[in-house]
Amino acid sequence: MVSKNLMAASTKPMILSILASGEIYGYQIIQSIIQISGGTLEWSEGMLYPVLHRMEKENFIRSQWKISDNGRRRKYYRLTELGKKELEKERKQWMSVHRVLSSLWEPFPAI
Amino acid sequence: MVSKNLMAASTKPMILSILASGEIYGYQIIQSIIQISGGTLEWSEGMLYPVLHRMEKENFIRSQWKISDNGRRRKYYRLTELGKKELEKERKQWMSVHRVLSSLWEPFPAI
DNA sequence: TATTATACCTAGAATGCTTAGGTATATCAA
DNA sequence: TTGATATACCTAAGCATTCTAGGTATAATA
Repeated sequence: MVSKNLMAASTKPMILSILASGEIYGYQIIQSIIQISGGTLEWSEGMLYPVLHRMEKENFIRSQWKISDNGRRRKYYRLTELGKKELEKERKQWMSVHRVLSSLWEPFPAI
Repeated sequence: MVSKNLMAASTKPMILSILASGEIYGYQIIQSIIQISGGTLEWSEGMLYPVLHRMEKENFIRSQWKISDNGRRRKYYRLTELGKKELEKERKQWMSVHRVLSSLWEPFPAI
C-alpha cells in the first residue's frame, strides 16, 4: 500500500510516461500500472479519470473515442507536444527529490 | 521548483531521514534541505512546522526546548521508535514507486 | 537605533485526491 | 435466458494537506 501523498505525486508522471510509448485507453492504464508494479500500486478508476480529464484540459494529452474489435467504446489518450515537455519537467523534479532522499539514505552520504 | 504534490509526498520521508542521524531543530531542517538539494528544494517555514506538529502528534517524533549558546530558544526534534519504523515504511513505499517510474523511463525497460 | 537573520507559530484559502457512488455493454456459466 | 463478472467510462462531495500571509520575539550587525 502506497500513501495518499505518494499516490498523488506519482500518478501524473506515471500516466505521462506510459503515454510516451503510444496511445492507450484509461482502463488499460490501470491494468498496466498494476502489472508493472507487480500489484504494489493499487490504482482505482476514481483516481485515474479525474487526472486524465484535468491533464486533457491543460493540453498535456488529447483523447479520441474508438470502437474496439469486440464492439466496446474506448477513449484513447495520447501525449501532446506540451505533454512531452511536461513529462520532462516531472521527470526532473522527481529525480531531484530522489537524489536528496538517496543521499540521506546512503550509509556514507556524498559530501 | 517542485510541484505541490511532490512536496507533499517528500516532506515526511525527508524529515524522518534527517532526524535519523540525530537531534535537530526546525529552522535547521529547512537550511539542511536547501543545502543538500543545492537550492532546488525551497522549503518554507509555513510548510515545515505544521508537518512537524502533526508528526509529533502521531508519535513519530518528540520535541524538547533547549537554549543554545547564543541564548536563543530552539525546539529540538528526535525520532521515536515508531518514527524509525515509519521511516522504513516510507522508504519502501518511495522505492517501489521509484522502481516503476525508473522502468518506464529506461530506454530498454526490464522484463 | 534600525535592519536583518534567527526561530518559532497559525488561520484560512486553495488545491486536488479519494470515496462512493453511477451508467452501459460484452462475455460466460448455469 | 438469466445472472454474474469484467470491461469501460463518469462525477459529486468529503477530506486532507500545502501554501499564503500574516504574527511574535530576540540576537547580531550596520
